Parts: sequence; structure tokens; C-alpha cells
Amino acid sequence: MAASLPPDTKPEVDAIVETIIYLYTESRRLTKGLAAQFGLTGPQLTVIKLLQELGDLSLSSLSERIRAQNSTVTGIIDRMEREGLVKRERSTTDRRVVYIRLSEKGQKLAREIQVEPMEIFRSALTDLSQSDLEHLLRVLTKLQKRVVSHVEGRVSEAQGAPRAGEEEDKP
Amino acid sequence: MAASLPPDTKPEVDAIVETIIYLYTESRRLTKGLAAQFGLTGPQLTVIKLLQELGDLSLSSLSERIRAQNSTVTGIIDRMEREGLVKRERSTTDRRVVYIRLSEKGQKLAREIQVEPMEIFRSALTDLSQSDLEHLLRVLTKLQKRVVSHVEGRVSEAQGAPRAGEEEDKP
DNA sequence: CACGGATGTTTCGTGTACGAAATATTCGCG
DNA sequence: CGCGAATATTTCGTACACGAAACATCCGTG
Repeated sequence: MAASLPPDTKPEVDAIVETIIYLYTESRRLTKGLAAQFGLTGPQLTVIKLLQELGDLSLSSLSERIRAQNSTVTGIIDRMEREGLVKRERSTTDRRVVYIRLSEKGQKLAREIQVEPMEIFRSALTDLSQSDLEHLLRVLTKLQKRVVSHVEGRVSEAQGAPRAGEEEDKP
Repeated sequence: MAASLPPDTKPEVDAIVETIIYLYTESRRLTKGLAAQFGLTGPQLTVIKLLQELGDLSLSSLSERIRAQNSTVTGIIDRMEREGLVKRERSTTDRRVVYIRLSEKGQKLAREIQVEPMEIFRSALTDLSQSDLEHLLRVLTKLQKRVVSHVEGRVSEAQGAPRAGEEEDKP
């Protein structure tokens, strides 16, 4: 594990983590409830709106978009195909690739549904002032950069090299 | 319904939602990897550290703490009990209640593990300046308030934000 | 004391979610 | 041309995660 940092944990950190978890899980739960009104699950709603917006997508680009593994998306598409919401179409140029396409029923449903995934979170955000929004995005982006560098710097898990260049920042 | 999206969508909103999703899911994934080094899953790591910190907990207070349903926690505890990490102890005063207690093995493991759940996210946060932390928490708390009021079914004196969807739930 | 409702936990069915291995196909390079 | 590496998808096994229903126990009121 990364060199354990001194336990001078600031009180805000716990609260922030708690709040992020709350916002994420609760928004997800509410989205799920909304999706259920159309006979869909949360991920299915996400897929339908994504395909409506972007058109046909290969399974792997779809999974990249929704940040899930291919194997997970295979299952989601299986069930959606079973419900007649999407169709699988083998690419003619590269027969390894499968494109996912909304069926008529899927397109109809997509038009009926006016909400985006994580809608509650989005609508809460739009109520913030512009400066709050900008500041929030700026700080979150900083955080993301640090996490990204952590992810990419951790490719080799060869224990015993605690010099993981922890300070990265650019002008 | 030609216009699928309301025009009031600010560009920052999408980016913020994306980033929050990234931070949450990626931190979760990394925590999972850390837990795996001890032969645990992510939720199991959370439970062990929680029990170490707070002592025995009933199943329902445990599920409240980790924001999961009782039925979910039942499964987690089942598997942890199977691994000999925790024990179930029926309360003597109220025999409906089950207390979850760390076994010797569980306590030993808890002491070995130095990381908190969502550790990567936490450590990225502690690197922020104090003013960034405070501002972040302030804005997130605002957001949480709005989501909470949504959850509780009342948009009390909001700034005239129209509701996107109608859900019915008990008061 | 009894009974009906409230509370705590488990069971059940379905749907994610992941990683590793299997399968299918394409491509690079000699 | 051919073969092994690379890429795309599926299969498999396990672990969440949720809601509804079943089950167990407690409690208040008559």
C-alpha cells in the first residue's frame, strides 16, 4: 500500500467524502426509481439515452462511455435485447465488432423519457451560481488529476518502491 | 419533442457530473484492489474498519452506516462469517436483534490494514488547500440539501426550480 | 392475557459489476 | 503465405445491491 500518510486528517475530508458518497448513491437511487416508471433499470436508461444521443455504438465504446467492463455491458445488452429495446448488429468491416442499435421500441421510449441519468444531481447543480459551478469544477478537476496519476503510476505493483512521485502539478 | 434537452444546461454541469462519477467509481475500484491484497472485498474492508472503530453493531445499524439495505448486508455478513472474520451474536434483551462482532482473525486483520475505504480519494483531498477544502464542502453541502429535500418529497421554498419528474412515495 | 401492528432479520428473484478465461477475428511481420 | 500478437466480445464464477415477501419477536392496548 502507498506509504500511509500521517493521521492529521482534516475534519473537512471526512465530511466531503461522506457527502460525495451521499450525492452519488442517492442520485443513482432516484434515477433508478425514475427509470422504473418506464420499465427500465438505471443502466438501461443510461444506455438508451446514450444511443439516442450518439447513434449506434460498438459494445466496447459503449462500455467505455458508461465506465463499465465489457462483460458487464454484455449482460445489460442481453437483457435489453431480450426486451426488444436494442439489436445487435455485427460490423461488416470488422466482424469482431458488434454495434448496438436502438430498436423502434427503444427509440420510442427514448423520446418519451425526458430525464437524463443522474437528473436530480444535475438539476441541483444548475441551481448553483456560476462562480460556485466554476470553482467546483476547478477543484474537482484538480482531484481527478491526482487520482488519474495515481491510477497510471500504479501499473507495476512491484512493492518496495515508495517513491511514487506523489507531487504532480503543472502551471 | 424535437428539442430533447432543455437549453438551460450549463456546460460545467456535465463536466462536474462526469468528474464526480469518475472520482467515485475510480476510488471504489482502487479500494477494491487494496482490499484484495488482504483477501477482502471492498464492502468487507468497510465493515471491518467500521467494526474496529465502533465496536459491535446490530445488522441494521451497520447497514445504515454503510448506506445499504439490510438484505444486502445480510449477504455480506454471511460471507464474512463463512470466512471466519465476524460472528453473529443474538441480543439477549431483544432476540430479534443480531450483533455483528469481529472475530480474533477479523481484529487481527483490522489492525494490519492501515487504509480507510476510499483512501485514494481522501489522500487527494488532503493535498488541497484549506480554502479549497472549505469551499468544496460548502458547495457540496448546498447540493446535498437540495437532493435531500427532493428525496423527502418536498421542494421547500426553492428558487422556483421546476421539477423534472413526478415520483410518488410515502410522506 | 391475547392479538394486531411494529420492528429486526432473512430469503428470494433479478440485475448489475468485476476479472479471468474462452472464443472469434484481424493484423503485423517475417 | 502463415503464424503469433493484438483486439472485440462472450462466458463463467463470485459478490454486491435492491425490493418484496416471509419469518421471528416485541410491544401497546383492550
